[in-house]
Amino acid sequence: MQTLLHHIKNYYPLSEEAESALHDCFEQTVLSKNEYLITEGKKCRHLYFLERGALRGFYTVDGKEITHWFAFENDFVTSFHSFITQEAAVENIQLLEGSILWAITKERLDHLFNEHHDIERLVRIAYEKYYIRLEERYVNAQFKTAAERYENLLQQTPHIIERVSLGHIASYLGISQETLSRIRSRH
Amino acid sequence: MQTLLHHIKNYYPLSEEAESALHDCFEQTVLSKNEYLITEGKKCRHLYFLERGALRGFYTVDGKEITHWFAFENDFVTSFHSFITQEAAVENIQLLEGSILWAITKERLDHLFNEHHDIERLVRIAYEKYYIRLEERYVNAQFKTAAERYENLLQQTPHIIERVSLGHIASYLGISQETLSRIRSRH
DNA sequence: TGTGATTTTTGACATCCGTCAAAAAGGGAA
DNA sequence: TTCCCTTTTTGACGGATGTCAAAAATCACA
Repeated sequence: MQTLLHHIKNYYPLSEEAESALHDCFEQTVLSKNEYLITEGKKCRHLYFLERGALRGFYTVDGKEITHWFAFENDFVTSFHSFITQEAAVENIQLLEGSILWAITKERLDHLFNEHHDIERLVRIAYEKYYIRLEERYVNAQFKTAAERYENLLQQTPHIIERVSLGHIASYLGISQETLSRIRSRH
Repeated sequence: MQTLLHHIKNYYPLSEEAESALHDCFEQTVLSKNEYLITEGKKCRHLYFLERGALRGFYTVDGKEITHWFAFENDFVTSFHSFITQEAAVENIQLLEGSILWAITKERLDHLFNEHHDIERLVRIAYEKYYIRLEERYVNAQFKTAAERYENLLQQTPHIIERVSLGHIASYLGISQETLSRIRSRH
C-alpha cells in the first residue's frame, strides 16, 4: 500500500485527507500465476494497481490469443474500455506471475472524485501520461518494422525477456513466434 | 463557438459559470488549406477545437511524411505530447481544408482547472473517450491486415475519401499508396 | 535424475507488400 | 479547350513475414 501511495506522488502530490481517503478505498488482491484477473464477457468493476508481479492483456480472435499489453510493478491496470463504460469486457487479463494488486471499484473512485478535486486532478494527469505512452506505442506499431519494435521493447523493458515467454512477446509485437525467433537469431 | 459549447455537453454538463469562463478563454483561429497549425521543433501552446474543416498530423522520418491521424468537425486537436509536456513538438499539423478553429492556451486551461472542478472533470472524461478511441486504433494497427484497416476506416469515416487524398490515407493506414490502390481495385 | 509437456528453433514454401518506374487519369488556370 | 502539374493506377520484381511441420531445447515435477 505504501508503494501505491508513494508511486502516486510522482503524478501529483495529494492532500493528507485525500491520501487517507485513497488509503481506505483500495483492497489488496493476491493471485497466483495463470489465474485470470478479468475474463471477456464479464463487466470489469475494478481499477488495479500492480504492486508486485506481471500481467498480460489479450483478445481472442479466431481462437487465437492476441496479447496487446503487459503490466509490471507500479502499473495501473484494468480492462479500460469495460471499466469506463461498464460494458462487458472484450479482453482477458491473466497473471504471468504470482502478483500483489490493490483494487478500487469504479463507484468508490467516482465518489472520491466528488469529494476530492485533487484526486480527480491526479487521475487526469495520469491519463495524460498513459495517453502519451499509448500514442508512442501506436506509432511504433503502425510505422516500424518488427525488428525495430523488438529492439524498442528491449530498450524500454530490458527484463521482459526473463519474465515473459517469447510466444507472448511475438504476439505483442504483432508477429509470429517463428519470425521473432529469426529476428533474435540474427541479433 | 456555440458548436464548441454544444459539443462539450456530450461529455459533461457544465455549470453556467464554468461555461461562461470557457467561453471567454477560447479564441477563434481561421486558417486556409495547406497552412500549418503546428510545426515540429516548436512548442505547442494551444489546444484546439475544430469547428469546421479538416487537418492531418504527421511525422517526418527519413524525409518521408507519416500521417498518423486526421481530424474533422468537432474534434479536439493539438500536438498532444508537446501540449502536455511543453517540450518541442515532434510532429506537424497541417490544414487539409480551410478551417475554423477555437484555441485555448495551456496556462488558461490549467487556470480553469483550478477555478472550476467541473471543467477538470469534463477534460478527465474527454481523455477517457480519446484513450478508448486510441486503444482501438492501436489494436487495429497492430493486429489487422491493411485491407481490414481500410474497410474499418471507411465504416468509421465514410466521407474521408472525398476529403483526403489516397496518398495521405495510405500513409495513415501504414501502407504504400500503390498497395492501397490495389486493395481498392479488388473492392 | 528422468520423463513428459511446453517452449523455442529451424526448414521449406507461398503470399503479401514495398520499391522503382512508367502510364493513365484528374484538376486548375489561362 | 489546351497545357501542366498532381494524383492515382498498373506492372515487374525482390524481400519480409506467415504457415505448416518437425526437430531441438528447456522446464516442471515426480
